[in-house]
Amino acid sequence: MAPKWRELADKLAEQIKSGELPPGRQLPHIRDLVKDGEGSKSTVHAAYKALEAEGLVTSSRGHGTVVRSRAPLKRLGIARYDKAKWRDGEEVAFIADRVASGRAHKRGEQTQSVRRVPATPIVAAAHGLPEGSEVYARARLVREGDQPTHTLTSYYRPEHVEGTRLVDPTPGPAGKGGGYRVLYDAGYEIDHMREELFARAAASEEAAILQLAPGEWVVELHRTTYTADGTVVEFAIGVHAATRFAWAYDFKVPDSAEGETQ
Amino acid sequence: MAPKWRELADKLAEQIKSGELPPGRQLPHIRDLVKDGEGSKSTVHAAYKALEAEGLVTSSRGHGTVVRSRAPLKRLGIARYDKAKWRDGEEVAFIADRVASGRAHKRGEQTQSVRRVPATPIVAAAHGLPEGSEVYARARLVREGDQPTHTLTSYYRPEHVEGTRLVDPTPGPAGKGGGYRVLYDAGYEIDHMREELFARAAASEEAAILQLAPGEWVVELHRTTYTADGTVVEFAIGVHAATRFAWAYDFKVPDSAEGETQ
DNA sequence: TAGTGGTCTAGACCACTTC
DNA sequence: AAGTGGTCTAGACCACTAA
Repeated sequence: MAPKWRELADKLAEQIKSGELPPGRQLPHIRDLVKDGEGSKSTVHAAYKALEAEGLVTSSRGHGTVVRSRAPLKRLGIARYDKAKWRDGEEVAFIADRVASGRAHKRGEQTQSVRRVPATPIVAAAHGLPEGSEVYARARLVREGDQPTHTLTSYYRPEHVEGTRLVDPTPGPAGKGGGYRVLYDAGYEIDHMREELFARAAASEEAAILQLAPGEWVVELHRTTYTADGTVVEFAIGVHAATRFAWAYDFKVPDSAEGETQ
Repeated sequence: MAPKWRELADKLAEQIKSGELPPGRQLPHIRDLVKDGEGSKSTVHAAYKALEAEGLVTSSRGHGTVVRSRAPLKRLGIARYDKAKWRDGEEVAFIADRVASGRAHKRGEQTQSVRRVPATPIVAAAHGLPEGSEVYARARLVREGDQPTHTLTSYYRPEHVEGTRLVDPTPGPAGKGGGYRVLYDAGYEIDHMREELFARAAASEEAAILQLAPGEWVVELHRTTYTADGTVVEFAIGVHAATRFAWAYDFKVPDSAEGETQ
């Protein structure tokens, strides 16, 4: 027998998923459910807390608890890295949500800071550097409107970016064409990439930055970008609000019996 | 000011992440922390519950609360689909964790059921069928030892699999070579795939099946498999315990200005 | 001021494990 | 029987929002 708070949460969750409680609708007030015999205030509150952690509702003091509007997932495919976008055009390829949403980039939707820092073990391994070597870290917080969606921190080897716009700590994208354009102009044309991703609970500091409810998770993305000769020119770590993104990859079925497939 | 339970949880989380509280170590008993002035029993319990939802500890009645051993993430790359594995060898390609772990498949680590069901909207769309058409659903629960790691349900068009071993509801993988081998023998050689993935909170039924702590999340994977002429021969939905997997993809940077890149 | 959700307490009781 | 975590209650108090 599931606990009382879990049963209440499941009942409400089902009403939300079935559309009986549509996005924007207020849930019953906690004290009303107490009157209705759903349990004590703590019990009802536990159910509401669970729903919030599942991303189904948002609660706020003074207001109430409302069904969260399910913003459609942004679908991130590799088309967002299309060379034509950053090499020829005006657009900024590395803002993941731009391509997905089809919206033009607006100034102020991204803030960045550039620092020279010692490489953490993961960063050092990605770049093939000894741990503690200095690298440039370019950190951005990307928003969709007033809603932060993800953070993205790129790590560069100093010899690749020293003297370029990438190291200039001006807010906003790194000028026309973005970071890959800067690398291209410096003689490093990107050729292939590796993305690795996994989900984990948000640290409480991240929850604050990304405005996540307590208990929401994030997807961490590790992107390694190579030139044609295999040099790593960028290693980036993204932390994405898990409820707002989906990733898509297309590939050929490999066949190790016929030499190189991919 | 963060609430008391959050501060306690953060303090313990830091001790866990720093290694001061190594995996396997018992956390202080709730009633001891109450004596130590960390708050009431409910407050301390709230902190423990948060740690459990973050995947850091496991609690059990009668025993206590123990730091969870961080089983290394299984890294799933596209090499797990290598044709050589299922076409020529004895191995079973579609068991995601087999390749990743390097362990041989053992009977009983997978249970399956095959049913003929009406296609849900997502399944119908993937196969290009009208909603409600009948398809075969082959559902498996995959375990790593005694620990369930993910569920995987494949949907096939009846005309592709009718009369093959795939429709034979015998427990275990679909005979030597697995499902792709069966399709291959039936004249459908798989050629390319699309994987789409996103994270979401586990439904409470899934939490029970996968033995997840309340509040843990899952990663849902949608895999569409095509033959060379673009026919969809399999659409599969996987539900993975989020803490146990990472996905990796390698790809060329696309360039729409030079014709087909991928 | 009144109403909302959020925190915290003290204590009772339950489910489960070990001795 | 003793000890563990888990649930539930009744109530006090806090933080925040609205009229």
